[in-house]
Amino acid sequence: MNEKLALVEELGVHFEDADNLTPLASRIFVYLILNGAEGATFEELTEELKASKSSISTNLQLLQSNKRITYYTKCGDRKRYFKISPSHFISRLDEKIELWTKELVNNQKIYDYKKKMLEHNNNYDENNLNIQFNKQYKEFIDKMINNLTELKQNILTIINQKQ
Amino acid sequence: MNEKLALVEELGVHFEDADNLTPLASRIFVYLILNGAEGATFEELTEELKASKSSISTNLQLLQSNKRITYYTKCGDRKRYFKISPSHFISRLDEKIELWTKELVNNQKIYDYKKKMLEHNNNYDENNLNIQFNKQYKEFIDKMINNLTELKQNILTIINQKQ
DNA sequence: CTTTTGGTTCGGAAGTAAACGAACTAAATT
DNA sequence: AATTTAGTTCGTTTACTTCCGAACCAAAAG
Repeated sequence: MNEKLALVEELGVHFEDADNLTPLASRIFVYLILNGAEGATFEELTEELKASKSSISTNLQLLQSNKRITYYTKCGDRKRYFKISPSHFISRLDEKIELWTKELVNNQKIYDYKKKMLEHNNNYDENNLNIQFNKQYKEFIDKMINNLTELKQNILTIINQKQ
Repeated sequence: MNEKLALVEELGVHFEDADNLTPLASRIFVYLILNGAEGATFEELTEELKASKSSISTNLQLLQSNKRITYYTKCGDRKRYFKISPSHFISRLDEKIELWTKELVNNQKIYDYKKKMLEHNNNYDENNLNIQFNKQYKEFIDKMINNLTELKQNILTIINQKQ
């Protein structure tokens, strides 16, 4: 049982960084990943993660607005059972796609600006090192976005098969 | 000339987020990207970005330790001319490769933990939805890391060709 | 209709990060 | 030798984030 909490701390640090979650949100997220389909109650989270009700509440809402978690209820039981959302992967992927799309747009803006400046100084050259970089990089970003989109499709297919 | 500062603000926000730079480091970075091979002096940065000498100094050091920028000097001129490092792309890619590698390792840890728990409850099933996800995701991460590595090689080739 | 349960909300405290100012250094200039 | 230039260092201030406690609410139970 303590192996779980050790993993929560260890993986928690990673998701804080990779997904920009608050420390507590990240720990809740990992805890719920490890807990599986059963999920965990509000109470369990306050006890296991040793955090206040208010912090747990705030961070559960944050994770819900992120589409990373949901909850279900049991008949005749007032508690909510929070668990990882089946589509949490999709949400993470969407966020990454969005980030790479921004990168693409910004790369273009940089390219446009530099081209304009070079032309202005009659220095524009199609074989310029910078311009070659830019083209390579654009291709690469496209590839990354395609991979992300493809994975998203694969996962959506798996989800639909099973439902 | 004000188009440049507008771009610095706009793109600055993106790199803050995408590369985890401080606001000022991000703005310096974008400013130097737009300034091209000529670079910019310490003084120019304090004036254009309206920041104190100490903040500029600290953030220039940060960007240098990141391998994102370097400087050159002109004969008979005491100033340093800071500019984007030719390998700044490589450094960014290395950081991203590292992040995905962590993701791979952590994905494996989650898989191991869940498998152990399922086996413990005699619930392990090779066709389990979770396990299928995990395999898909591993393949995907491998692909992302390969793309990143491939791009890195392409860029290294371009750099070497030109030198 | 009072109490308990399962949360939410809000104001503030504590901790962290970013930027600053002032004092400093080392080299170059006068 | 004294001053200016080009930066660095360090202690402080400011801003922002995270978390908490206490008061609160709505539904269920006694």
